[in-house]
Amino acid sequence: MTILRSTRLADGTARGIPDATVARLPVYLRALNALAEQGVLSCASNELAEQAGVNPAKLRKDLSYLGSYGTRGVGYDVEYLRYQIAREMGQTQDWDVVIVGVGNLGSALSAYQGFSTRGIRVAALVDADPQRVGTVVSGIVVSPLDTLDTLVSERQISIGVIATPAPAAQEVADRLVAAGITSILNFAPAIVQVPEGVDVRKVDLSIELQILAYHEQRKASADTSATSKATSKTTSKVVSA
Amino acid sequence: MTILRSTRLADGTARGIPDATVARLPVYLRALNALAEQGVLSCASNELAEQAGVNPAKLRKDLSYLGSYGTRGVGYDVEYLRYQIAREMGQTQDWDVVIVGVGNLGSALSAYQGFSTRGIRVAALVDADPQRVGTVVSGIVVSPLDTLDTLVSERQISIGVIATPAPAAQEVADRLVAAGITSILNFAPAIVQVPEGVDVRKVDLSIELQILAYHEQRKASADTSATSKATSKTTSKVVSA
DNA sequence: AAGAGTTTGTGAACGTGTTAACAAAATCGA
DNA sequence: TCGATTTTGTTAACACGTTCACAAACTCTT
Repeated sequence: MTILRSTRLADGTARGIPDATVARLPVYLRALNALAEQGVLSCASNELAEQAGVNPAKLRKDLSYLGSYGTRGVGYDVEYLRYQIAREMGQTQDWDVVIVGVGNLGSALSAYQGFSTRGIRVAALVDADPQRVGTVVSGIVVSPLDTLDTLVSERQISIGVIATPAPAAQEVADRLVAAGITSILNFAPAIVQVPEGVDVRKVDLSIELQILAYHEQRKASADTSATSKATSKTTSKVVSA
Repeated sequence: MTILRSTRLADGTARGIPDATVARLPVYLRALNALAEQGVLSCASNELAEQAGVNPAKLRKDLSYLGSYGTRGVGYDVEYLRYQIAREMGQTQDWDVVIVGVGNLGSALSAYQGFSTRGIRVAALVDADPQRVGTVVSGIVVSPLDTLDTLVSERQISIGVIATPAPAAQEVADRLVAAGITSILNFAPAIVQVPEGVDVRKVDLSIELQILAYHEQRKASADTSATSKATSKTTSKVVSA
């Protein structure tokens, strides 16, 4: 095999892993951790795929973008594969995040237990409200919004989380970018504009529920137009997020 | 035009609106609300698309699945389009949700201001912890997990939100399904298995941050392998969630 | 009434993501 | 060693999503 695939460069470094695959790798990682905790040493793509809730072929294709880490006729070594995915995802190091906005959501996020085991560390909390500045939330002192620049550069923070009300989101995003942040997770129900080279992911709680409501409505109208008894026979699929 | 498109049935009812479109309609709705508040009566696809952060062609195609609600050479009537999308999304009625798990995240969700204006109403809170049962969170008395059946049927609740730790997620999902719920929003970091006909959407906070960390890592390694000064010239795109 | 200027709605090309199917590569028993 | 069995890695077909580009349909000016 001398022909280079488009996902690999000449140096063998994996490149251009599809976005859809990148979004699933953490799911596989979590499934592998669960298996490792159960003492499972090796597993086939079928088992792992079921744990992760995906099609086995999809799982194998996803893994093939990273390299050939399985053994034909055998399966995958749980620990080895776990390490390889973790390395690809950058989890061999810890990533420090700053949470901007320490309201209900910001507080919940800073208390979230799941981060530490996934290479995520809440390194700083920031709020614009003087009443909140100085208070301790989840063991971290809340800093004023003005100190964002200093915090980011001093503590090598690379990811910012916006957990403010919608009207403040754009200004916070601007400040994060000005401070040198190039990855933002936005929980505020607003679209933020950022310069080229900055990644923004958006999580919108209302929208998730609105999407479910839409499907619920469709199911309801399908039930009434068909036999109203056949509630469990509707064939709508599970919608992944 | 007598030929039926695949997205329309003989009765003219819109069907099979693409998932990607459904996920964006609430965004358009929010953009339209923002415009309406500014007193804008009419707008072109260009303006609305910019507000919503999407390509204008995509916006027009999305809207075309609902019908022809614009006027060529003019644009869209803000109020009229707002109503049409709201109707399609089922927002002419309120949707009642039950939140299971009143920890940090569950409390934050129940206090979330954005739901009420989007046709979402938190109708009940449920927790397995006897210490939490009976307490009042955001004005709602927390009920015991056992009463789920009664709550759901009495209050016509159609959507369930799982905000429990991961180990409890599957059992909660089973109980929600047993109570007749067919739409679930899962915040627990676990894959839940549900029967055919039940929709599950998953929001995973760690995974969102892990995806950002991956892109951050790629940006960092691209910078070191290229000129280390050219930080702002990287051409990575904004990653939508 | 006609022409210039807008802006929608959509066909068609393109790109990305999913999945079935199978050859290649491993194990295992005889 | 050989054949049977298992399971990966990958190809190729398909489905889905995006975007360009343009005719159709509207307004406005003259």
